[in-house]
Amino acid sequence: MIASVIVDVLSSNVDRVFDYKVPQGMDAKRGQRVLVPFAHRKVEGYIIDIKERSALGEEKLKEIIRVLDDIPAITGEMLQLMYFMQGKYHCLLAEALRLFIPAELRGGRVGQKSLPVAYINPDISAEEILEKLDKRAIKQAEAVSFLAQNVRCPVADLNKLFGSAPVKRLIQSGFILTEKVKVERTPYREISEEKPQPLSLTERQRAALDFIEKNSPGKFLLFGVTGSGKTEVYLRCIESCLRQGKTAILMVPEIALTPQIMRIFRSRFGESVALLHSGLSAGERFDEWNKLRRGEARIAVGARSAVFAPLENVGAIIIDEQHEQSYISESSPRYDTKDIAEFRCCYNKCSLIMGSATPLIESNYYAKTGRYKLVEMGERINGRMPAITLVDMRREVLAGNDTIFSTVLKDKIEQTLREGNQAMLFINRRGYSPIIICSSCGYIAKCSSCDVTLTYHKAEDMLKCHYCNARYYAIEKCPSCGSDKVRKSGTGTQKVCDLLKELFPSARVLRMDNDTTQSREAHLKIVEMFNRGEVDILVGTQMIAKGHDFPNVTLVGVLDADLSLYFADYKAIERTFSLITQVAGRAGRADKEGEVIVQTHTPHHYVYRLIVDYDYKGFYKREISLRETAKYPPFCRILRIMAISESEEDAKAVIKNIYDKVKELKKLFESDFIYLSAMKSPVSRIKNKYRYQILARVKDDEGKVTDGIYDIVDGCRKKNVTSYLEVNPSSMY
DNA sequence: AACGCCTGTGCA
DNA sequence: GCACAGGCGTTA
Repeated sequence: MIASVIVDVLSSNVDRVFDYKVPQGMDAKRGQRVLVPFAHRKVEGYIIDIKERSALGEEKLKEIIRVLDDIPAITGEMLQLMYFMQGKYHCLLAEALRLFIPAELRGGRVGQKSLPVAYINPDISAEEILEKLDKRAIKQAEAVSFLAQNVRCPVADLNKLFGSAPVKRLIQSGFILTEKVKVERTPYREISEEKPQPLSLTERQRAALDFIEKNSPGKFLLFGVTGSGKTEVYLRCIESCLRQGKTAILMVPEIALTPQIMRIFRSRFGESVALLHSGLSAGERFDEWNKLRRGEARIAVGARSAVFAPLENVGAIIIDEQHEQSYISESSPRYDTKDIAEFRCCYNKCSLIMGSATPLIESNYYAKTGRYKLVEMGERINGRMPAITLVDMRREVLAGNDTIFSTVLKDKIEQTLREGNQAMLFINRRGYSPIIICSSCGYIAKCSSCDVTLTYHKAEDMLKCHYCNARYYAIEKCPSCGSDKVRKSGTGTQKVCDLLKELFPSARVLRMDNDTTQSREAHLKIVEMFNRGEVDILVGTQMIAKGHDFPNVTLVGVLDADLSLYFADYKAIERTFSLITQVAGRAGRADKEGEVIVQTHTPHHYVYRLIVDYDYKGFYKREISLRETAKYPPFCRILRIMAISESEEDAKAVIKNIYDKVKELKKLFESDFIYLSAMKSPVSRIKNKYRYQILARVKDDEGKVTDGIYDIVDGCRKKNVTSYLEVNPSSMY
């Protein structure tokens, strides 16, 4: 027997099949991980095929050393997906395979979950040990006394309490013994179980479900405002999958949303739900993955990576808030969850259901042109959307109000507090102030390793770089001219909190942004505090916009709506529309009337009228005709080639090289090219690496140009320069 | 990626 | 003539 193996080595030279002999008696199966001899060493690999003969002479083949797990880690479906990804993203096969299994499995870092637990050797009493110990070994003695009291204790905890050296010594001398104990790691187990609410379906929900059922399998775009009851539709679809003996995947955009989704799912489906996302500990992730692979859990819930859940016989894949950027991977391979989900749905002949109140323009276009089927959910369950009021901040300034809060907003906050309700304030910038500028010479504090300005963070009294996380001492005097007129300009979440505390001293204010959610499960803590009413005003970046359901929030304020509007990329307006619409949707979700204040310096921009009217369809109409005339996606592809290197010369040279070859290609496909140019990236340096880019817009309906450019980029690889191609990139810094 | 091998350079 | 660094090619 011969096994075709792909070795787990990330290098294009070895990213292909190698044949190995399967030793007599070894039970080698397709999809299994194996250890193989490879170029004078042992590496892990994946069996992708079992066959009788090899094209190579059998005497040239080496033997598989051993099989690494009993159940094949990779299913047949995932092997096909691997080739699909290679074709679509030009990634390495080994790279794709790595996405399909938890990192913990590789390198044998995690076996089955077990934790060493220490206890006193039953052959000796604690007193005897204490006598035998060196009189100077105080820590060891303490540990023994502790164990005598507590009988058993995880070694890791002992190490923490008494230091690892003394504990190790005790184990070596045989005074205490250890034993591996299996531990169940279930994320969010502590989440309170609520009784399942048997919600009766609204007419709309019933209609949506009927439509999906009648047209299954299909790809559905479930269009419905926040609060229109999409979650219940998801739940029913999954229930129906389970009834048919199938499995299901549900994806949510942020790991921050998983606790509340898990709460609903655990109460509905109990233990057959597994959670997959990067916020879990290594062991948790391994366990959850295993439950799915072994069929003990049949529903996978998670963020982007859950699309690779090791389920077989998938009955439905659901992508909630499908417009979210987090569904596109920002590191290689730069896959789009929607592509992967479409592949898996075709393979499993099952439905893909994507929900959003503000679908991606491209997705909505696909829904209009037949690739997807549109399902409209219509209104909110409680029937009304909060009124949105636009405030012209230029008038505020003219009226002598130069604070970040307009008079209207201040009044509304006061009213909200008085009535005992809650408010959310949204500003898409963390820190205290994003620009530090010397008013006498114009010096602006910048990061020494990146081409960006530094943000002042008041909590630590430091300047921080939001791209590389470098920290600098706050400056009192201008390092350039020595003046002490250094101003902190602009406003971030921290400053908003400070100003709120000044204006409303009795209000309890909480901040939710990257800085306050670093620790594990901090998201959950903040959300729960706010939910329990221990906080009156929640200030945050876009992470407060997502899906949370706070029944007592009656006021939402968008402090600087223009922030995302003037980025130089074609999605800026689309993003502004969906972001503000999503934030607005946080107000008035239960029986209370909600209200939204949007502050802007450009109130006449057409996007605001559409936002105020909750007019997604109008927005879509306008945007799609704009894109059709100006030739932007979905009427073309935007290709962005990046070259990044510590050496500016090398980065430039690679881009130049690629650019010349692309120009050659352009001669062959002249009519496909709409635009082509090479330049520095908008953020020209990050972490001391110089960034150059080529931007192209091509029609390329068959993908020939894209493939050609992929090949060019592959052919221009150079050591110490990272280069890659992005198709329709979602961010452009 | 990682290792052995080969070539080229520097120096006695 | 020899030693050693670094580039190159191979991996079944």
